[in-house]
This record gives sequence, C-alpha cells and structure tokens, in this order.
Amino acid sequence: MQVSMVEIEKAATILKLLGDKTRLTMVKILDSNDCCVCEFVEIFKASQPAISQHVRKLKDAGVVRETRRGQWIIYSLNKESAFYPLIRNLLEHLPNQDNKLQELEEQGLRISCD
Amino acid sequence: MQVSMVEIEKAATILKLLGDKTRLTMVKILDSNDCCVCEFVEIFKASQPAISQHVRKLKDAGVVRETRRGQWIIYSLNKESAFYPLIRNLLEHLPNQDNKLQELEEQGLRISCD
DNA sequence: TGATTATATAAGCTAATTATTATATATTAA
DNA sequence: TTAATATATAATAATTAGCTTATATAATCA
Repeated sequence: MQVSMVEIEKAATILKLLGDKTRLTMVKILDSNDCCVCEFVEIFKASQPAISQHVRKLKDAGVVRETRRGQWIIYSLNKESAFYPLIRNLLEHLPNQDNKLQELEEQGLRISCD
Repeated sequence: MQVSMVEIEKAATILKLLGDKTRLTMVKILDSNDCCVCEFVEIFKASQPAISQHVRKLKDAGVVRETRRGQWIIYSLNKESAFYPLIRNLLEHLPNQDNKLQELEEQGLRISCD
C-alpha cells in the first residue's frame, strides 16, 4: 500500500465537493498560490457571497485553511488534510490555471504574495 | 506531462458523478470485476430503478460500458474513456470492495464471471 | 471616531439531484 | 405462447445545492 487510503464514503463527500467547476478551479489555483476571497471574486466574476460560500465548504471539509492578513483572509491548500494525497493526485490531471492569477497581476488586483 | 490531462470543466462533471457513495463504490467494484444490475441491487440493498439510474449516469458519461449476456446486462469499466487514467488514479486511494462480491458468491447470487 | 473595505452569514428562491411508483421492453424457460 | 426474470424508463415527489439579497462583523484608514 503505497498511496494513502480514504474511506469510500468520505472520498465520495470530497469528490462531490470538488465536483463543481468553481471549487475545483479554486483548489487547482490554491495548489500553486495562496488567494483571498476578493481575488476569487475577480477571477470567477461571481458575487462575494457566492465565493464566500464555496470557500466555506472547502474549509469545512478541511481541504483549505484560512489565515487573516490584515483585512484580508488568505486561503491556502491544507497539505495536512487526510485527503490531500488524493486531491494532489487528482490535480495532476488538470491544466495549470496560473493565467488566471497573471491576469489579476496585470490589472494590479493581486493581493496575496507567497 | 506524464499524466493524461482533462479539461477542468469536464473533470468537475466526472467528480460530481463519482461524488456519490453508491456510484463511487460501483466504479471501485467494476475496477476489478464486471457486474450486472441485479448484483448491485443486492450489494447496495437499493431498488432496481435506483440502481438502474445510477448505472445509466455512469454509462452516459462514458465511464462504464454495457454488454448483454442473455437476460443480463453486464457492466464494466470503460478503460478507453478519456477519464479512465484520472479515475484509475483516484480508485487507488479507495479500499478494496471485493468482500461485497464475495458475500454474493457465498449466497449463490453471483451472476457474471470474468 | 466615522467611513471604507473585506468577508461572513442568514433567509429565501430556483434549479438540480435522487428516490419511489408504475409501467414498458427484452430475454429465457415452461 | 404464456410466465418469469432482468432491466429501462417515465412521472412524480422529496431533498439538496447554489445563487441572490440583505445584513453583520472585523480590520483599516482618514
């Protein structure tokens, strides 16, 4: 057994959580960069509450962590999560989303720095 | 790029599909054995239409294939699917479900033979 | 301190998902 | 050909998910 095992019921819960375009893209972005809610609002052209509710679901499942930095709350992937190995594996099949953050930087809208 | 890439939107669709305890378990079982609907009905203690609708979703997404064998329709994992590498990867994190089929065999309810 | 900015949360609405019930189709066996 | 078995499908009902609007909280800045 070289890979980390996850109970099938818990795995289903995580996959349902990631089975949403917005949340899956968030997680892929967070895999290489930390982000705050207002950046996601820009990236997804979605309302602040909608984004906030998506990140909360990810946080409640332990997939992401939050750290306050001044008035911003920075979200990052929780690499300590029991699901992280599975998620990491999965993200390898998804195309890089760095262009989304690059656009923000070009518009001067990038907040967090790693 | 050593792993197969999947568009993020399509990946989200597949993850949502697998984000259900019943369907995820089905796919894990099918990864090592072919199965028919009536076996799944036994395994999941669910109604025949409920199971039929689950397998249909998997079939519509190209995740499984069907072959008729007499009065039974045998389902198997579609290893030709563009999503198969991702799914295979994912299944490696899930515990073996062979005990479910073993129980069927002990009760003499096993249909398909590979 | 009061205004601004970032974020969260609650309530309500709509859309999507899943199960149930009833019925249809297809194959096999008597 | 009739009955039994396996499966699918359609209609409907129940549950869940995601969005919007409105409002609350918390930090910063003037």
